[in-house]
Amino acid sequence: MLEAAVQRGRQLPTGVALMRAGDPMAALFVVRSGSAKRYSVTLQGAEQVHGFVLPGEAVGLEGFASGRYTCEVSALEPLSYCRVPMRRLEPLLERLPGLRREILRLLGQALEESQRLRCELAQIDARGRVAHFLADLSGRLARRGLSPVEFRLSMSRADIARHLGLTLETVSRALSTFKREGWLRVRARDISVLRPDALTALGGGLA
Amino acid sequence: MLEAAVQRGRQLPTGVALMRAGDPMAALFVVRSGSAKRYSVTLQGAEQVHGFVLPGEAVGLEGFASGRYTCEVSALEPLSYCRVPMRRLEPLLERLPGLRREILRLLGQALEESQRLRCELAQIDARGRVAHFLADLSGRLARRGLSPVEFRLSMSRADIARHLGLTLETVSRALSTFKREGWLRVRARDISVLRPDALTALGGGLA
DNA sequence: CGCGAAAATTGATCTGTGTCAAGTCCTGAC
DNA sequence: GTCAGGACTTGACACAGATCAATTTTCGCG
Repeated sequence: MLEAAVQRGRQLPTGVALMRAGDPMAALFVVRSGSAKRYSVTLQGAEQVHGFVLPGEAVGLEGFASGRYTCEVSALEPLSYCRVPMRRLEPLLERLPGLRREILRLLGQALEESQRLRCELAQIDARGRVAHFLADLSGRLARRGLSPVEFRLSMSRADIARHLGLTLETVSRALSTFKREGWLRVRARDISVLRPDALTALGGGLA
Repeated sequence: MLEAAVQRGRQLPTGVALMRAGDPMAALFVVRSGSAKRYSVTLQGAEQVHGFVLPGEAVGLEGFASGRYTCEVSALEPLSYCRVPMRRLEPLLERLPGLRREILRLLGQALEESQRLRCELAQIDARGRVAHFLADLSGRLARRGLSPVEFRLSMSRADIARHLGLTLETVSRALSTFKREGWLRVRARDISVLRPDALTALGGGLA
């Protein structure tokens, strides 16, 4: 029954927006493959990167606040995704207690995640933040059965920097340091983690 | 019918915990008067302050993620609050679409808020963060009909610092600067905002 | 394959904030 | 009222990271 509410197999080319800030929240999305950037643009035109969406992750939950999306989400590489229209979802929430619990769980998780991230990033230095970012990415990839030690960054250094509250130079320097320390291999956007323990140690005790 | 599910008129003295990290999520809470600090303690024993709870605000929503609370909440001053046991709330979610939407809205709002805060804090300097903090507090007090220009901080400088990712010295210096600039009066924990426009300007375009 | 533009690296310098260290001001208890 | 201990302020200094600038690398495209 939930199946019937899901529109599968949608595609989006690189750079195109999945949603725009201010749009009415017509649907929830789940990314199936590819990745996306969640961001918003300040009045002064600066881009604030909220985070990145990986396969298996949901997008659009903040829309529950006001019925409108509050940030832009655009594809960093060709994206395939599912779409769950709110019109179909809402009636199901009445009949399926399990689905209700699942949606609440997703929201709670996103909330907890966001708060944890904020506190962690606020307390650690630049190298720690970059390590934390890599550790987080690695863990999320692993959850989807992808390699946690060999992966390709779909986002630019500038995106990473804006996400972590650093400059792109500092991100670059952190990566170079890790490389020099011998536990990370970096070639452009290809990353190899040679010693995962070093990553988690620096990342500030990420699970 | 929702009324019957709410336990009203509960009290808590200063310093006592409303919930502990790891406790099963037995209830949601809504603060009626007083204020509280939301925080967690790292493995190294450092305290990370997630935020502060003011009258009219809900606590415990992150519990939806796993069925357990994920942070400590303790009273900064004598607290009165309502308690909504999950046992009573869950059956109501089935029958009351309005309540369902309200809970989703609350969660969405908390999520959006948390993400916005993280991005804003990551990009601005120490004085901006302190101004932002005051502007946020001021706005939330105003929403409850309290004065947005004259209020008393219930939290210490150290709490504010840990919340903003600064040191207490830097918070203190920022407040002193504002005082010297003539648009804020600070006497210990009593705050008077003489020029609210200066606050919002520095705070980074807070609504 | 090679060109050009964008992305990333690396270096030099400067500034904001953390750190350490006195000191002063509150506040609550007696 | 006064005393003690914690909270807060202020100052001096060091250093991480921002900024500015110059290359180098990567990658899409003809």
